[in-house]
Amino acid sequence: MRIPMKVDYGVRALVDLAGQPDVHRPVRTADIAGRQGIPEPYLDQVLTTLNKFGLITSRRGPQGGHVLARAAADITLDEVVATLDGRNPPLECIDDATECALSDCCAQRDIWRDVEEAIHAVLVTTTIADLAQRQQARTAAPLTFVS
Amino acid sequence: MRIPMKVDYGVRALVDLAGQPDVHRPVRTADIAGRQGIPEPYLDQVLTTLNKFGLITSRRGPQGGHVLARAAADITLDEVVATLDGRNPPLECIDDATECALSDCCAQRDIWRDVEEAIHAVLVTTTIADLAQRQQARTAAPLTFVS
DNA sequence: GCATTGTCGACTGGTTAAGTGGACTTTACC
DNA sequence: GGTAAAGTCCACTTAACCAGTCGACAATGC
Repeated sequence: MRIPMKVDYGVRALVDLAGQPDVHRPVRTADIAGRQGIPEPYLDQVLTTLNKFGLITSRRGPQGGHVLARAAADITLDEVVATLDGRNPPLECIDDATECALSDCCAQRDIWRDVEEAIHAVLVTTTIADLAQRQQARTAAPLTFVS
Repeated sequence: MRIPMKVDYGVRALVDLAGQPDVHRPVRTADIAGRQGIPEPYLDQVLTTLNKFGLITSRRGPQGGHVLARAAADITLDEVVATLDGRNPPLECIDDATECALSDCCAQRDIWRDVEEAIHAVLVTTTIADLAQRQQARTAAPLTFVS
């Protein structure tokens, strides 16, 4: 039951974009990668898919980079997961009953479906804006620095 | 966010054992595999780990096979997952904060932890006995057979 | 002692996480 | 306007892990 790296990286990148002082100025892949500690060429791929599915808009060339395509409050984690992880059910048989001949009398199926819904419930109620806000509160507040 | 096959197979096998008329008579790997539609050599490995971690007891030789080591009502799904999937957190940083330098000011971490707990909540409240009971109710009740 | 059954380890194929290199676009500068 | 640099985009390779297979070995019962 692991969360794919793609998803983690994608969320981090979106939160990074949402946290920018000027939300309309494009941010370069390299900057996000540096700040978030993500391998740059891999983040490249992730951002490309996010662009393809309309979560961000990307511009090439100098002054290019990535920008949130919608308000951060409109992007749920669930959507990000669906985009990057391709709407994978936890088990084949959950979406496709023909996958398993025993499906119709299979008690496990209910449970795995419950699990899926429990996950879904958390993800649907969390937006990129939520995360960005929390993030900001955290970096700003405690000031436990000892330079 | 997939459930590993090992886990699905393990649960199916345990439910199969719990559903036996005589719970003390050992059941052969091949029988479980046949009934549950699991590739036998693979199920073999799964049962071996279940034995090693004390969820079942196995006996070799003729009349050998596998038996639940404890009452089915005492075995939670959570335990099965932990045994077969090795207590994998959804993301490294959740158990091990040193894994990610940004952990202490990382908002995502909370969310992934929430997800983990949501899963946990479902799994802890479900036992093998629950599943076996449901299973029995299902196969017995509707009788939609047309021989 | 021999058949039966679980145990263990090595091996294969597919998928995921990354890294590499090059093509393509846009901007800035001359 | 042409050209070089700054960026993203895309296809290919590598390494690790998971699902599944196979064959040799060990224990048990008759």
